[in-house]
Amino acid sequence: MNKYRSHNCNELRKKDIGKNVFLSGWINKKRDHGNLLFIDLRDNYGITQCIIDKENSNFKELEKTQLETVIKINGKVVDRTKDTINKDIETGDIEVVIEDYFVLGTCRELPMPVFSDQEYAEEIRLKYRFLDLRRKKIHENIILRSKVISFIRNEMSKLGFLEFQTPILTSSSPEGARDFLVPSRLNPGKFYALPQAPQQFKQLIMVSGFDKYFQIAPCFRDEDARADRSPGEFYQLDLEMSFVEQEDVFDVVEELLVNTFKKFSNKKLMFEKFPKISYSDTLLKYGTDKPDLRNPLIINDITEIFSRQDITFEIFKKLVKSGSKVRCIVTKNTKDKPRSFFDNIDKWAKEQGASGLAYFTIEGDKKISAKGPVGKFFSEDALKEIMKKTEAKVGDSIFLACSKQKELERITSLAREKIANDLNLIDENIFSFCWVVDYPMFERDEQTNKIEFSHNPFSMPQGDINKINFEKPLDILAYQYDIVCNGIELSSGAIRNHIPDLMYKLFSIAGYDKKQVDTKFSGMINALSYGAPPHGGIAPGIDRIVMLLANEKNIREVTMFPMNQNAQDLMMNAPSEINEKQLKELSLSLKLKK
RNA sequence: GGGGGUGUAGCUCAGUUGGUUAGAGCGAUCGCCUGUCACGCGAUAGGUCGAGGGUUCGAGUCCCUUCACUCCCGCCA
Repeated sequence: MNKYRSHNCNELRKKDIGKNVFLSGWINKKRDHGNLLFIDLRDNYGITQCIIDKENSNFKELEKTQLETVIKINGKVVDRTKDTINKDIETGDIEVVIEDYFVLGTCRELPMPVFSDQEYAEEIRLKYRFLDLRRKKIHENIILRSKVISFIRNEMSKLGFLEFQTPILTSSSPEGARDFLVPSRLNPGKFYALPQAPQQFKQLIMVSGFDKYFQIAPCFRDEDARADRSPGEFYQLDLEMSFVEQEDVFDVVEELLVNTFKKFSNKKLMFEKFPKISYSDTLLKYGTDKPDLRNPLIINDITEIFSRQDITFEIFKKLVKSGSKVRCIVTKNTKDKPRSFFDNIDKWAKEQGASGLAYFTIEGDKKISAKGPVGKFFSEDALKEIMKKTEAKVGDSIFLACSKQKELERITSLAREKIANDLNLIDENIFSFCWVVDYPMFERDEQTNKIEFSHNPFSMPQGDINKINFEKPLDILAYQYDIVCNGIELSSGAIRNHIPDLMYKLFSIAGYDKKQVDTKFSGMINALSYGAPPHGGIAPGIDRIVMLLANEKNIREVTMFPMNQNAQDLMMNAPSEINEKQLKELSLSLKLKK
């Protein structure tokens, strides 16, 4: 029999009344009535109320024991009278009368309370993460994470995927994010890099003939943090399949995500077959490549209408002539909204660095007119054309922004979110997945004016590879895709380019000659020339999936031991200085910036 | 690298127009209390108001600098 407990703290029920038991756990809470003391004993599984009175010789000592001390108690399970039953805990029908107790782990005065629903500064939570993790909500988040990962592993196995580990010490890749580097002792002056993703390895696994691979893979990127982005490391469900087209990857991922989200959340799925939106469409209709489809508002481009003579909105017309565009958002049946509703949005837009959002409301039975500060600039015919183009009706309002395309996308995307929130149009009880597809292979860097890969240089260009027009590289689309859920980018993937000649050609467009490709991607390009199967895959972010399922806005709420924004682990004191001997072994010397 | 927010007791926070000895709840310590489940009641201790400088007769409060945390932009194939 176990030395510490006969039952856990969520096990005892009415049927156990009369049993002598022993329990171990943390003192979650004490309620001291002077001659009668209640102790809520907590472990991973739950809480059991234990009770002792002054007749017991242990009473005085136990009364003084600190919260969060780990104790073992011996006692008898007894019934509770009807009026003292606690429905909030699963063991609430019974309690344990303490006969004897032992301290297993003492506890100093706590730097932060464990039993409390209050929010605390993250600094203290991260420093005492082991205390923070005892707290109910985050404890449950971490358990959820574990269960989600187990479930995914199981599903992937059922789908015929094999799990493989890939190296953590690998080589630095020239593309992509900043690498974490590890100096090599045996190869002075040379460095390993931690993998930003097992991208090349998983392709090599396909070339090696394993057909379907997955891994819950740690990924390391030395980039700045965000609320939904841990500094340093995160996990992806990395997967890759041979002899597949885009649709085959979609089928697997849709089945997996639908099953996972149905199992771990009560929220509804807006689509079980995820809609596909092209990259160019999503930028136009939603202003972003991660659209939140719960939001019904859609952006329309009405630039052309501004060339009409009967629109006298000269500021916009002038901007349009110099290359700006006009886009608008229609809000349904907002004619009775107070002036302040519109002005607040305009004011908000100015705070976001835009020149503001013009607006008007469409009115009239027979004669259509526009009410609002800029309404007078639009003739009836012009309004009718706008209504036709945007499907706006009488009683709807239209918010207009005018600017150069990139800035316009930014502000309309933000405005779409802001207006939807103000009008309460977003259903928080829905998960809305979609695919963003047809990414361009290349894009032009605005600063350098150079042609660059827009996403992954290993992606396969679309269409008949013998008919690709390399003269117009910006028109080449790739079999490159993202999954977005509720406006959060969950993953991106691609059908890979497994044809070496085509790869050299594409790299040459981005300014890499054959020799450079051979050096920088030697493993890959070499492997592809020895019989590579067509293959493709994707890598959904585990942390973000759990974040959505746990209904958290911050990735640290689903990460057991996260670093802070400055990429420091306040509990372990990482990163830390190393001593001279270590530096010497690695042939390193420090040259710190002042 | 840039912009916003926050920083007052161990924790969560209040602190008015610059004005006496900086407060509350939780926690800690001590005392009272035998049916609570956020138990209740009373008392005590606990403060470099993030740090430095300035304005002022007087600064938690105003100004400047700086640090920490956080959110965002850049960055993240």
